[in-house]
Amino acid sequence: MLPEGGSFTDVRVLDDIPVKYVLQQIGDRDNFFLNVHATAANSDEAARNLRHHLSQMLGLKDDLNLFYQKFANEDPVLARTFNNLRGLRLMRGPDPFEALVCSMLSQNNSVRLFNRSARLMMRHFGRVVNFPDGSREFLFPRPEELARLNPRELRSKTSTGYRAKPIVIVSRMLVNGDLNLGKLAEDSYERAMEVLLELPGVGPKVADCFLLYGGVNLEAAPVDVWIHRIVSKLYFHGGKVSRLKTAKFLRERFLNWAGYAQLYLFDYARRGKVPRT
DNA sequence: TCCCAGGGAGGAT
DNA sequence: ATCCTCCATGGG
Repeated sequence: MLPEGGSFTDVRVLDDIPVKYVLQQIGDRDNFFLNVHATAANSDEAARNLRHHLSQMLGLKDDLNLFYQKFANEDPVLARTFNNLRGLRLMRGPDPFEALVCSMLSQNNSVRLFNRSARLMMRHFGRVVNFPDGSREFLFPRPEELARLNPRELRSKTSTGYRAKPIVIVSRMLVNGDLNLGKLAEDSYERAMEVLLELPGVGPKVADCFLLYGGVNLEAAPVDVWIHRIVSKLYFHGGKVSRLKTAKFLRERFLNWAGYAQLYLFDYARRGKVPRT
């Protein structure tokens, strides 16, 4: 579910074939389809790759009806958000490394600013790909491309502040083989957390963001100021609960749906209004 | 000028 | 365990 009239555009190399696409929702929430306009050299194979990629990224195989049924009675508080958000899916980041870097950029930062930093990273350090229609696009940098940077160069060119150094360090760990993001998907939530918390610039919130938006683990429930507020209010009568306890509460209560519960409660909190029942 | 933004690290209590 | 303060950067 995209915002009214909104669209999503991305450039990506899938199975060695560069693809540029625009994703657009036609119709309203209750009755819509997705229009995908793609540009690539090998269109047949690219279309196959893109279909698989989008299915994964948009969480098309998440069984939303199961989610709604399970908590309709089990958690009336959460269920109140269903009416307004029915159909909303958790959109995963398109790539694990990109998800990790963007999560690191997000700490104590605004969405607007860290998106800007990510774009600057692409412009300055990402590989360029050319398309049949003559257009040129920048990819998000790979670990190798950030690992060889002086952190101060990354900082000055992308406005990443004190987040630059940890990002370079983590990139180097990936290149050296001291860190393997793919392996984390096979670990339990707790084990993956242990590994991630060892990384510089990665705390509980950033780690949860990576696990969830990186498509690694749906048990992760990132607790920011908004989630902290709304969970304290709805489940603890406004009492004092730490962020760590809040995250643990969400995991234990919603299990493999904790990420989804977070998504729905986040929207509830930010819109600051009670959906009609 | 001050405060905040989808926090983390290091230290003191 | 919980509570401080500082950390770059840009927008309000």
